[in-house]
Amino acid sequence: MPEPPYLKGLNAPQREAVLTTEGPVLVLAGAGTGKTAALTARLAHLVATRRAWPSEILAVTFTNKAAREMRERVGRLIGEAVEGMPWLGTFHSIGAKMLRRHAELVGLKNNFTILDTDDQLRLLKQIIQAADIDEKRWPARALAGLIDRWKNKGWTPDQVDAGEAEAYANGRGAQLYALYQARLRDLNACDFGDLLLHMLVILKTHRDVLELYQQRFKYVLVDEYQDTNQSQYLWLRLIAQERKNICCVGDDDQSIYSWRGAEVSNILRFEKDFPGAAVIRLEQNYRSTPHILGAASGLIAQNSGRLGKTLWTDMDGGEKVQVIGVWDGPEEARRVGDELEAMQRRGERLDTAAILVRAQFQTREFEDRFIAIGLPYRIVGGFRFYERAEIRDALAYLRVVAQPADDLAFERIVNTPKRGLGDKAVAKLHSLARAEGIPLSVAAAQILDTDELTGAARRSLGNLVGDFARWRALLNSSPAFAEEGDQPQAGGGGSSQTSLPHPELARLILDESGYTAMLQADRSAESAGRLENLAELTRAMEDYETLGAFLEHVSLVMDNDADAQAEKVTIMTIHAAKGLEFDTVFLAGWEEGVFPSQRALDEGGNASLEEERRLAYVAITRARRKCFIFHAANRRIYGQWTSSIPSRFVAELPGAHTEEETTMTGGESLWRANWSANADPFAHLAAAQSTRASTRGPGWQRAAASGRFDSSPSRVVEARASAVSFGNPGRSDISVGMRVFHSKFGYGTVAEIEGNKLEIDFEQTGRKRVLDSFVSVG
DNA sequence: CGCCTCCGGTTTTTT
DNA sequence: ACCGGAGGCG
Repeated sequence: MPEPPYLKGLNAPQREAVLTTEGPVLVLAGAGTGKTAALTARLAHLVATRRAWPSEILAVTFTNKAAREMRERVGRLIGEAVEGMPWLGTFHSIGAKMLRRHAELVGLKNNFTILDTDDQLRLLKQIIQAADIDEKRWPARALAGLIDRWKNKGWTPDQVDAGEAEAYANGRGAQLYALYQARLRDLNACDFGDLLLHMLVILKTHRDVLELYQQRFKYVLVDEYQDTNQSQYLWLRLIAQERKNICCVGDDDQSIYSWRGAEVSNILRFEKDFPGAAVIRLEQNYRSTPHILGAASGLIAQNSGRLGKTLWTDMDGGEKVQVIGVWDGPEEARRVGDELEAMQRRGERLDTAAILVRAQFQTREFEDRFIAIGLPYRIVGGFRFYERAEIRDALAYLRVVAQPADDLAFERIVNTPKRGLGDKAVAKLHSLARAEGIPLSVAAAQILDTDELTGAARRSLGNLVGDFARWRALLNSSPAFAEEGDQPQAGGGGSSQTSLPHPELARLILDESGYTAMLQADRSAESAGRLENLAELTRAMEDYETLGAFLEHVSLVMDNDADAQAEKVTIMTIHAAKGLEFDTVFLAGWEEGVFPSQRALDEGGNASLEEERRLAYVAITRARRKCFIFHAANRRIYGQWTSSIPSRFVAELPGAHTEEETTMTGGESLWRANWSANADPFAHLAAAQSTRASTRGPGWQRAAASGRFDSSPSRVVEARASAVSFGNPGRSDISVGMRVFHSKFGYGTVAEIEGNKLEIDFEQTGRKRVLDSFVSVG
């Protein structure tokens, strides 16, 4: 019997992952071990052997990118015959799709709006103000963060425990959460967390719905299982409970989203939840050279509590990981630029390389340099297309048209462009809306029947109300929109005989509202780009059957890989690079305080340090052929020049796989000596100190043995000072016990000095940490 | 209503 | 350093 094509090229454990179709399966897939190949083959196998129709398989991923890739690859394996898979998608898009069918069970209509973080924040601000809470003291952001956390845990407002609620406004957190949910219901809206939480509640409380999905999904597949949060976990468990044909794929070593609610424990307890689960390990790495793999493995071995995998490769050769110490940030960018130019001269394409950073601010330095030398680059992340103000404004118009109850959208554009409807007018609308229990856009129409508004404001609002009525009529002439929400929208079927296609409607709205004219009148540098963005937006709408489908796409699929094809070097955060691979990878800013980040060091203790280490592991394992690691002695952070020592992760790389270079005589080695000698606040945590010594690179050993670091005396002094202080040297005229004055906190006594940071016991306000530049002696 | 100034915050990011 | 928001003033 000939082997089916989808098994071709798969190794033994990969085949096992494909062929073990029945019962629970946990696939532990290390970086670069052909996880996606196995997953897509598994899907193909299920369909090809008629175990399930594509529509009977639930396959969830975290990102749209992953979903898209899987869809494409499955398509290639099982051919055109299968019209995609309707239930392959991100947790959120699948949650939304289900929720549209059962919205009424949680008090929503099936055309509910999905709010983004911006809307969410504005709504929370209103609620906080209404509750008479000091927004300065209790920022809306904090509440948004908490609510998100609670939703991630699967808690409805009444399930928030008292201790947690205490975290905001003296215990009013849960109450505000409840108010927020009530308000969302009025607005017929959901936030991202709700897409999962509402469905979870429905599945828990409506047996019939639960059984419907338990029956429908013969097989369940979950990608990046280590990133699931509690609410996703509970949701999956409910659905898979009956048939137990659930296959979860993940890698505990690549869990880097705990700050977002992901719980590695989900992967660790899989075998408990599904007794008798088959556990399959994918350990053969097809991506990287032995040196890269060795460096990454040695690093991650320092973490505790791993499930444990041993990656191996049958490749050989390759270069060691290059660890390069430079003087400062600009030099780092220069060096990377030089390497990239050398690559170009060798005929290598720029898009085979990437620069990975810990935090967004690090991209600036590279951008500056690459602009200067004319090197094409692309920054991933940062501002996304759909987050731009003009795009959000345009979308707000469309939302108000599609959804009269969308108050947030209405508020956003009621006075954009300026039409004389300021805070006062909006306040009147609000009070009428509240009194009557109607949406703002309805209140706007009704207020015209009263004499609340006069003159210009009244005329202007009248025009706006008339415009919206007209636009809505144009939209409703499209039969396709009326049924929106009840249709699986993956397929492209459905004929919509619209008299006015929605992209046209959008253009018309932008023109008639005066929005286009406003941008045209704007002579600033950005306005031309904004108009282009709007053109791009309306063009993108053409790919969608209905306005509703488009708006859903916008809320859930926020990424736009506009020029991913161009031959440019990519600059991005390590988080954004997860799941990607490049021939050459430059890892920048491996310094204490940058990577691991200061925040991780200050808060979260060992757990967060280990997450940073996993992040470092993810970073290194993105590289196929060559990996460079940079650390700079000085860097400007938030406008302050800061000296720093190399990241502890540099020291943890096994010397056998690294090659060190420093542009500063003796400097790098010296810092390392200092680091281990007296600057390691975590020394007590590294139980196996002896292994540390053996993993220390040759640079340190050389330096220690030969004592040749006095070749550059002045720099040695500077380096020593910074290694101890972790920052600016600080000023010399202040010492502990001195009485000082601070313009904001008044008089106090210096209790501690750490570089340029002082701990001061203030007479009025108690102990505070301040920068020395803000105090005067006296 | 709009401009200007001051102040605070500032990891990572999806959806 | 820089951006965004809030509050004050013209």
